[in-house]
Amino acid sequence: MQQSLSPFDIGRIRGLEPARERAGGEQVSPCGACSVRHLTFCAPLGEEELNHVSRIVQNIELHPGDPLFDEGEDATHLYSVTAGAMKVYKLLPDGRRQIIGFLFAGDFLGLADDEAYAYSAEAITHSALCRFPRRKLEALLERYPRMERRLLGMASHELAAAQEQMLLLGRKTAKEKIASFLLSLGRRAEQRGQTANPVSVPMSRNDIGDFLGLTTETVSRTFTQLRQAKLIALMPAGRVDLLDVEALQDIAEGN
Amino acid sequence: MQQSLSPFDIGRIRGLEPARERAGGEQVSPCGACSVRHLTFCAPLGEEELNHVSRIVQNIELHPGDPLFDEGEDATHLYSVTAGAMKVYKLLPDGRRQIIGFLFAGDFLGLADDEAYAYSAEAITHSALCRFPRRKLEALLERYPRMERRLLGMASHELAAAQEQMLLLGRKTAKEKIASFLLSLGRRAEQRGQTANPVSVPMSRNDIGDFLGLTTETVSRTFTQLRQAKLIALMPAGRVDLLDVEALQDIAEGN
DNA sequence: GCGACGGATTGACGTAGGTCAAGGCCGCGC
DNA sequence: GCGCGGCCTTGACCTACGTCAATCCGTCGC
Repeated sequence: MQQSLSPFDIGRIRGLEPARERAGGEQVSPCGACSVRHLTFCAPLGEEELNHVSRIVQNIELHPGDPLFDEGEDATHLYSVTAGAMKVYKLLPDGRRQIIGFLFAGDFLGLADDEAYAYSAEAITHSALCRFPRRKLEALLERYPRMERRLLGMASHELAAAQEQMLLLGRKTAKEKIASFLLSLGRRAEQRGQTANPVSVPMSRNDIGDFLGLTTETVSRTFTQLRQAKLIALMPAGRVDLLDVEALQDIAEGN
Repeated sequence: MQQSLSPFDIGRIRGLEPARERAGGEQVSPCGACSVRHLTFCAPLGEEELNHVSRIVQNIELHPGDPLFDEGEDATHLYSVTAGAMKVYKLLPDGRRQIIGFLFAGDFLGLADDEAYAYSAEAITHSALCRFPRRKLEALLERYPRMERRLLGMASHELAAAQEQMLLLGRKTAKEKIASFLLSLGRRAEQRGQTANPVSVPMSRNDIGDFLGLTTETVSRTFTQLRQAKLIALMPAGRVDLLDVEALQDIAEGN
């Protein structure tokens, strides 16, 4: 029951106040508001580490369309998403946009190899995040190698996903891209303990296009193609029913 | 003068023998054969760490076309390139190929978030590598957090590069892709202390195409376009003279 | 120096997906 | 419950890039 507050409740109560301001001796959720502990980089930590982490974490709440930070800004914080959906993207000067990834509860963002963020981040739905001052977190990493190990694992994971996405962007057809995308959304929902089959697709067609290297129109046309082939069904509230997962997998792999 | 042997000399002498087998009390290059210490993940290490590293490293030499490992293989080793050029790629079942990256001296490969390699690796030119048994390296990481920190930094760097490549693959035109590619090769050559302007392009047109999401023919046509526009000149031995770097940068950014 | 072979170039043509434009649908505010 | 605005869908058309097919050229073996 220490988890009985949703990330939004916590965000609402505390706003941007540091977690430690929430005094009172009661069992504080160890990683600040990270109710999805098992998914964040706090997962493998002991109580001592978690207590330190909870002292530097802040809670943030964002509404659809709210920006979190922009490409090129000083990378002062790392974030971990605890609820909702975010998008991170890069822009070309003329406005062309590539969405680098969609983030859900348990994903983190803000790793920068430089001092500046390499991409912009913005909320798609009502979202909650944990925010870690970079400097303070680095001090903790220094002290708790296990956290660094965990962070390395998460970066490797991100890297593998990015490489898979390069294969998609460079070599797959529109139909293959959409099939891969839907399956991947499903897989990730499953990992978060949500339902994988009527998969929730909270982002716009335009966002999907900018993620897959397509236009809104092509995304839309491809959805109707798949619908007409009875491979998917479009349901209310941005849900998509994957009617024939096997066939979608074949398409996604180019068979 | 402890660096007087080139990576190839060392590879030739030792083949795949573990570095420690090269006995004799003389000053052994600390990171095994990593003559490019400042570029590899050994860079920030002290003598003690380097001695440990040198005890687990092996040296490998590859010839053009030699495979290093294949996607899906058990990820038993990490590698660091000390000379030459490698390519890493992913394949679709029908043979379509996406080259994930080209690697030169100082780059590393083999990070896998899973137990299996997520891509295949193959030599483009005559190349030399350091090879680290994954298990043993992990033990070292445990012991020397600085190495882990360094590895995290390198993974972050790779991640940023991958994200930049997604922007390229998803949103740039053929001309923009080629201009970006040439400039990026130049930048990296510079970082290795090589000449950035007549830039060395050791890979085939086909490889370039599979890296940029284009065909051989489009790569070739785009090169001649840029040549005819006097922005580049094609020189013997796969060198490309960047005649107007500013103009190329404008093209690369989509202006 | 000569011939052969593999990569590079060029041309002619085809097409997947982009562009432009017109509705349609749905949720929200008043 | 009516109108408005944003997204989605669909259609007609276009173009950047792919495909297929000749050469071309540089390198290497002899």
